[in-house]
Amino acid sequence: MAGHVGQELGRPYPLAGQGLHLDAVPPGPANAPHEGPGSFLPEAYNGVAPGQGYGYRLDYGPQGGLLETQPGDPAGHQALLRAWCPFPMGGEGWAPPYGPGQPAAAYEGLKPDVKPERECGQQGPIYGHPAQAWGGCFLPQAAARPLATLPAPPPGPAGEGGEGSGASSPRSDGSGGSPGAPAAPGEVKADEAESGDEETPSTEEMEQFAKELKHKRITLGFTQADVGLALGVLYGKMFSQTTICRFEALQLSFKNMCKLKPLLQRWLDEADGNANLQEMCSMESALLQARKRKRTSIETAARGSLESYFLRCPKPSLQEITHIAHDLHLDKDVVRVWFCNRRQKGKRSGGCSGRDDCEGGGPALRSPRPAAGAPHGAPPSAPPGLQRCRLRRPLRAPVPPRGGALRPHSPWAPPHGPPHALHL
DNA sequence: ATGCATGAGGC
DNA sequence: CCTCATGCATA
Repeated sequence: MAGHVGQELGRPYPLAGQGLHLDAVPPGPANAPHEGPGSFLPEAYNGVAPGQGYGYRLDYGPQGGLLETQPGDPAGHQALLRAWCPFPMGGEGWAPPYGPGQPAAAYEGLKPDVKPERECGQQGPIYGHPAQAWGGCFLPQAAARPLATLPAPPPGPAGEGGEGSGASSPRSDGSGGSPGAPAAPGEVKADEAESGDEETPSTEEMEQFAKELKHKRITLGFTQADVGLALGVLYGKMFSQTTICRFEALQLSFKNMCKLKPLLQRWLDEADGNANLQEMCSMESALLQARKRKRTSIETAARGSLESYFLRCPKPSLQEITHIAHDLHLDKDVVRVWFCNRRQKGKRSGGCSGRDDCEGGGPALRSPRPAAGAPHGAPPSAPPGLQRCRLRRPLRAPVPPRGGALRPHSPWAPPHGPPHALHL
């Protein structure tokens, strides 16, 4: 049961419950953008494909409420927009996503599943488009600052949030090619050329930071989702509640943690001392559920069996996977993905990190509980040909230093340290 | 908080 | 096909 995810605060969601309704504008060019700042809503955000009906549905994320609008309430439109854009639309830092000159065309091809990430200078949030479509909204001021050149945390209390550090936003629009030097999307090319505190932190430092982050976050009244959203607002790269959660719980790879730390660090700096930020982030996450993915649920028994299989062979061949799948009456892909995730999980919490044998040893993660859930139906009776599988891939060197491989001293997952003394 | 999934890179 | 970073969906 663990407290619901309302998370530590269970702050009320501003708009949810207010019975907001918004005049549904039939999707289509005719109703697309223009109309001036703050009075348009990309159909792509409806989460409803054109032709399938319309109405705006704004899910505040799994942990949030649900804002659903219906035809007949224009007022809701504005409210909804405010939720999305906490900045005074039309105000100073604001810039309409699309100029009056590019109306409907701008929406052409806008689909919830398009991922513009790689193309745009600044990261688009989860659903990509919103980021760009709402660029003027999500990235009004500070946001425009290129990550690589983010100056030290704004000194003053940022009375107006203006700090017109000017020299920001590189992309001069127009072309939209955004060539220049687009650091990879998530690539937070920390330009530590200044305070020099961006060096690879030690495991301890990371744990410390994660702890501090969580503490301050809670103290300041933010949910994990808020933080993820804030990163999007501030730096153009949004993260989900899941990721923030995992960061705090140190469940990400060390490398990943290192990548995220600078961003979170800055968030901490700004959130802690910038009332504006708090306000602008008081808006709850506005995640859209453009697509409704159905989640497979593997039965406890089957899971237990998979666990058993995993202990014997963490890396079954396709053939073996097929066998297991058949044996457990599961889809082959489901099994394959399960193993992938299982391996990934094992690595996270300091499981085996490359020792040639992590098989028998198990992922040193939570009690092996061999098929604890396996009542007595689909247990680990070694499936033929799976008695003992050998890794198809030659033993890996300690921790595959993928592409460039940093990993100064493989902090996370020490090959032989406390299995997972990393928590909280 | 965590299970299952997706997609980009890499071999 | 795998790993890795991430996220939706759900417990």
